[in-house]
Formats: sequence, structure tokens, C-alpha cells
Amino acid sequence: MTNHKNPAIFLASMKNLEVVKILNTIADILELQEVPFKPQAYRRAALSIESLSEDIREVYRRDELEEIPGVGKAIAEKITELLETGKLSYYEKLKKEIDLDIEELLSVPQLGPRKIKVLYKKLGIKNIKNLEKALEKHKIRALSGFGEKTEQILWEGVQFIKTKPRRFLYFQVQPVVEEIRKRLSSLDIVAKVEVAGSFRRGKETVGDLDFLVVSSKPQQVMNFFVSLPDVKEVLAKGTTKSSIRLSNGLQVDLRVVRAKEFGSAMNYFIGSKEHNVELRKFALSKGYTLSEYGLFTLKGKKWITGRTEQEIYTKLGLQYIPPELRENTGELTAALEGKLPKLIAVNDVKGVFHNHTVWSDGNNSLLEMAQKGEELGLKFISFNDHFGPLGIVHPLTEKRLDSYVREIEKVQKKVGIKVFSGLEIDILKDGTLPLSRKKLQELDVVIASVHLSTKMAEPEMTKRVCQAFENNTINILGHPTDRLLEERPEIALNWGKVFESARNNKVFLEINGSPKRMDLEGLKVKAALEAGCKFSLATDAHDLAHLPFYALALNMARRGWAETKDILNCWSLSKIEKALQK
DNA sequence: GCCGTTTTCGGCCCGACTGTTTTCAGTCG
Repeated sequence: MTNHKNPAIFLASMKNLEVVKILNTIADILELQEVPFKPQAYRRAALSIESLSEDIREVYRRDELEEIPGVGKAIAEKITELLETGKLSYYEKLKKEIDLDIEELLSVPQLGPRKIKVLYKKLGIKNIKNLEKALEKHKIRALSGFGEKTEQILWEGVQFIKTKPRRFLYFQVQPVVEEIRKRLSSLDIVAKVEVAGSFRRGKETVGDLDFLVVSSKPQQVMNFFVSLPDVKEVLAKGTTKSSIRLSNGLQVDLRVVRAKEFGSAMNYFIGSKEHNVELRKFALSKGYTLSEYGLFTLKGKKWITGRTEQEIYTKLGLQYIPPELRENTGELTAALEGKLPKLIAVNDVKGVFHNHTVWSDGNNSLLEMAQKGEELGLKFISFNDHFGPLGIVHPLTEKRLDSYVREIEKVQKKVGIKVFSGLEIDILKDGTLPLSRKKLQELDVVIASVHLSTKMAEPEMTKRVCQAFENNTINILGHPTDRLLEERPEIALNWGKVFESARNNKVFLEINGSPKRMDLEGLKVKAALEAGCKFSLATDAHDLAHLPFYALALNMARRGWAETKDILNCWSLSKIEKALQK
């Protein structure tokens, strides 16, 4: 589990993403040129590199590029050229050959490589601008293979990406999921309803929603589905598969299946696509073929199983893989070797860290928050109101700190759960904290976060954070990337160094469940875990209503392969207190 | 271009829906 040998992890390195993007564009171009099979190869390589948990330059330095799955001699040579010279002659050559903005055109719904090729050849369309003009002049319906309807769809597609809705927050679609589930369940003809897709995998944002229904009357279910309230547009309607778009822009897909197909259909619909592709290949290697209709023998296509997901994985000789792990980041190999982690469940969480009150920028009192925590069945709650320089909303000051701590002691006497005193303190520009070591040691839980001067370059920001760790008064690094989903990018950090320093200085990395933060996310949790780090789950609550956010943090911990031994919140109170001593 | 518990050659995940067709190609998930 632990891999301390190589701390030089550099997640989501710009270099990695650069390489990924070029490999994917090469695949796009080759697809356009109708080169068989190569596009897949480039995409597979790109995907592996995308989920790499270290800087590809490190892999290159060790001369291990060809050990990346999907990277062989030819692609390794291309990556080498790219890393050594910053350019790739093969890529430049391909770009010249096609001379159009393939990436942009592919982003138009219903427009793929084949149509793009025709549009280019017949009308010289190179980008969306050209496309829109041709659509306006109704030039496209005249082309063979195209028609009035296609023209209409492409027009809508172009308009759609102009006002393209962002990805939706998990938290934001949660009530939509419940509403649709409730409505579908209310039908007598529906035997079973489940949500699949990236929502089911617990991703922090989702592009669309996928529902699966068991019913013997599919047509009736479809009629009901496309006439749900709030449907703005019906994108497709068939006997087993339909798609709608809600007025907020969220697309919802529905598939109706038979009971004996339910497991295989769930598996297919939960994805991820990359996981499915690998699983199907794996099935082939075992003499089976897997589709949404079930697991069949390769010869004779005899139905083997498909009623439940568990049966499919078992039949293939694999451990059951929980949806959160299905991202093709090594779960298949682990399942084959029986080495999947035992993921934490909501009942494993004994309490919550990082809660704000009226003492800084929260809406409720210490007592109200503690009582609500008790009501939720928690065993402890940690108060971490803001402490820092100007720029933070209504922070605690040194003057008010003593009365804050005394107030927390009073609250402790009034509730039946453990109440920890603490702060969320700013990490200043130079890596110091705006409060003395002595004062900090009087508190139970010190969370330190970056709030100000967030645009620092990577080396300086890394130094700033690691230096703060080395002062040895910090228990937890708050919202480590400082990102806000769809709003604000991550701060620039060398994650390998940060993880290493956190491990050495016994600083827990926060998994912050505030819906817009969801920080750290799964892939980084996994990388930090491999570097030997431990974590704390945070609500970042500023209101009573925010206390349940730890369930969202839990999603990310699960996606990051974390177990109870890795998460502070799951430990006994005495063990927590010991771990927090500085 | 990659890869191997049928393989170093000959495969490469699978099926629904739609539009333009007159039996299928393209796109999507």
C-alpha cells in the first residue's frame, strides 16, 4: 500500500497534460484520416498518462516510458522528442496535413470525424465560425449524407456550445436525482430504479445523469420520462433508451432493461467508459464477451450472468469493484490480486473537523453547532474559526481568542459529544503563522490554510506551505488546493514535495466536503496515500445545514482508495488526541 | 500503434438511436 520510495509525485503536471493533449489531438487527426486502430492506441496512451501519479519527466528520466500501459516503442519515442525539444515533428506534420481546428469542431454535438471530413472537403469548413456561416446559408442540407434535420441539429449544437452549461456540482444535482428517482419509482410498471453514471461514482461534478429502470413496459416508462416536469427538450426517445434536457441545461438519460440484464446494464451505465473498455477486454481474455445485456461466452454467445454486478465480477475472477474506484487507475489489477481497499462508509465517520461559527464568518453559535453534531449522531466536533490578517472575513483576533476557548469549554459541559477547540489559521506569504507557537499549542486542532496571495509561482508556494509544516504546530492542511469548482483554479504546488513534507511533519491533509471545494479530490488523495500521508474529513461548515457535508468528503476519500486507518475522523478519541499532539 | 493464460501476428468493446437511406453510416455513451 505505502510507497515511500518515490516521493517525486507531481500530480496533474502541466507537462503531463500537455503530452495528453497532443496525443489526443493526434488521435483525432488520425481518426479524421480514417487510419484504422492507431487512434485508439494514442488515446489509450493519453489516458494512462492522464492518470499517472507522477511527473512524466520522472518516468522519462528513469527510462521507463515504455512501462506505461499503452505506450510502446513508437509513442515512447514521440514523448521523448516532445520532452527533449518541446516539439513533436510528427504532430506538426499531421496538423499541416489537415489544416483545420479539429478539437473545436469535435466539440459540436453530433459532429464527428466523418462529417467534419465531408464538410471540409465540400465546403472548406475549418472551424466553428465557418460552420455557423454555412449553416446560416443552408449550404449543408444539400450535401449527400446530410439533410435538413442534420442542419437543424448542427445549428442547435453550435448555439449550445456558445452557451455551454458548466459541469454540475454533485451537491447541486443530488436533489434532482432524488426527485427523478421518486417520480420513476411511483410508477406501478417500474420494478427498480437506480442512478448510474459519474454521479454514482461520486465524482465532484457531473456532466449528465444516467438512470436505469427495470420494467416490462418500456414504452410507457419512456412516455412518462420525456414528459417529466422541467423537461426543456427531448434529445432522443426510443423503446429502451431516451435522453432529455432539463431547463437548467442538465441532460438526463434513461435506459429501460429487463431484470436479468440489470447488473450488466448498471455496470455499463456506471462506467467509467475507460473502466468498461478495460473490463470488456479482460472478459475477452477469459473467453467471455461483456455488454449491457450480460456476460456471454465468446463461442456460441451463451448467457452466463448479468442479474447483478457482483455476479459479473465474480464470474470474471475479480473482487467486486465499488463504483468510486472505476476510473481505470489500477482497480482491475488490484481486484485480480484481491488487493482492493476496504473503503470507508458513512458510519465509520465518528466526527467532523473544520467548523465555523459566529465567532468568525459562520451563521450559528458554538452551542447550536455542537448540538446539531450530537443530533447527527457524531461523537465529536472540532471548531476552527478563522484566524488571520485582514482579508479574511471577520477573523478571530488574539484578543478574542481566550474568550473563544472559554466559550468552547462551556459548550463542552452542555453537550454529550467531545468538543475540540481550534482555529483555521492563515499561512502567511513567508510560510509563518500569525500566532505564537505557545498560543497554538493551547488549542486542540490547528488547521492552516492558504487564503491570500494565491497567485504565487509553484516553487515559492511549495516553500511557503512546506515551511509552515516544519514549524511543527500545524495538525491539518486546510483545503489543500484552494480551488473552487468551475470558479477558481488550484494554487500552484509541487505535490510530491508537499506530500512528503506532510508525511514527515505528521500533518493531515484535509478532504474538504464543501460542495464548491471538494478538495482534495480522489486522484490526489490516492497519490498522497501512496506517498504515506493521512487525511482528515472536513465539512467547512458555516451553517447548521452544512454539517452533513462530511458525506461529500467521504465520496472523495473513497475515490482516493482511503481506508479507516488513513482517516483521522474514523479513529478513537484517544487515538485522535494523541495524533494531534504537537 | 500496442499487445499476449488460445497470439511476436492478427486482432483491437459493444450496442442504441437517428437521419438519410432503401440496408446503413455516423455519433454517442
